[in-house]
Amino acid sequence: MELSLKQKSLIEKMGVFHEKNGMPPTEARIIALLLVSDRIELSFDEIRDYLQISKSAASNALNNLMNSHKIEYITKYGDRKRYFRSNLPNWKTQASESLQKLLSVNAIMKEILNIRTADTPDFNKDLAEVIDFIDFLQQELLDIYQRWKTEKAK
Amino acid sequence: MELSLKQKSLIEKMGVFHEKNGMPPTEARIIALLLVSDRIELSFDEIRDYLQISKSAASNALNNLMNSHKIEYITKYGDRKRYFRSNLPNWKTQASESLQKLLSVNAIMKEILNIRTADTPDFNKDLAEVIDFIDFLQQELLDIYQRWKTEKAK
DNA sequence: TTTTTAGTTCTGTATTAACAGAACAAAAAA
DNA sequence: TTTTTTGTTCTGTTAATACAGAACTAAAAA
Repeated sequence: MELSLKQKSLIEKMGVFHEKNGMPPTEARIIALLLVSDRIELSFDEIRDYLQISKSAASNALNNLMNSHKIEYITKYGDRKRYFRSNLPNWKTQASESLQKLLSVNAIMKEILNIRTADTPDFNKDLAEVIDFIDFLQQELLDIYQRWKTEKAK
Repeated sequence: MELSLKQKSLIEKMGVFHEKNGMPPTEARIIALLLVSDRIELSFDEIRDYLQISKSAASNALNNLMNSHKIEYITKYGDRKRYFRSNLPNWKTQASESLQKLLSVNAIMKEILNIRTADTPDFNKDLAEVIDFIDFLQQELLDIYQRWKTEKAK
């Protein structure tokens, strides 16, 4: 398979976006490749070929991406290779991991609020507000998902 | 002002959390300090004192934090110093910046979906679903904010 | 006018990250 | 049993980060 110019440019676009948000270049481009490619399951060497990277770079990047659940791999009967693919179809898992992070910060912020001086009522109120909104958001996000599914069913 | 043990440990806790999520150590601890401190507005040198960092480290970290709108500074009449404080009270702005990022990825994903081969209908459907959910979420988040305010008013 | 204040910018350094390339390992194939 | 495949791990290099410390700057104060 050959990548079209359009595909290549979209790999750059999404790759650069993720790089700017702190993802290592190689990982960013693998993520993008697996979204753009006509074949959604690519072997180790195919990925190496497309992105022109070394075995170690591929190995490390792929393992990191699997640890953060952004990709996964499948195997095929009678074929030793791993075929890597985007874990986007499992986006709900990733979303809930992000939410979990948010809740962790919120837990720390609650601890902070608890020991804050009473001399800064306005600030404390703002802090309490953020905390409350995040708690509220957590509740709502579950509902939103349900509402979305209902909406879609129409 | 002296920081209590509890305050120091919460600075570490929140600091480490942010470090692990990719924020530079000094920036992470400044963020935490400005949430924990009894005085919510701290001067350049006070921050240096608390965190035992050099002028250059303080200057760069503070400017980075201001660029990403995580902190801001105020001045006081008849006082040349800047007093830095958390921009948490402005959390709505920061939240909408995060949302904006999400929408940017979504825009790229739409482009990707548009040029994808028709040979992977299941994958394309999953991709379309994520895109649709994010669009839906955007709409809903505005409503959520309103609902939260109403809820609070009770 | 000189000095102090409140930072910024420059220079250098130590640490970390992101790779390439070669050596290595385990399982399957020949 | 030897060879090939499919990666992993180790070693080394380059580049980027995260600082410290010193020099510098603009404005205010003395």
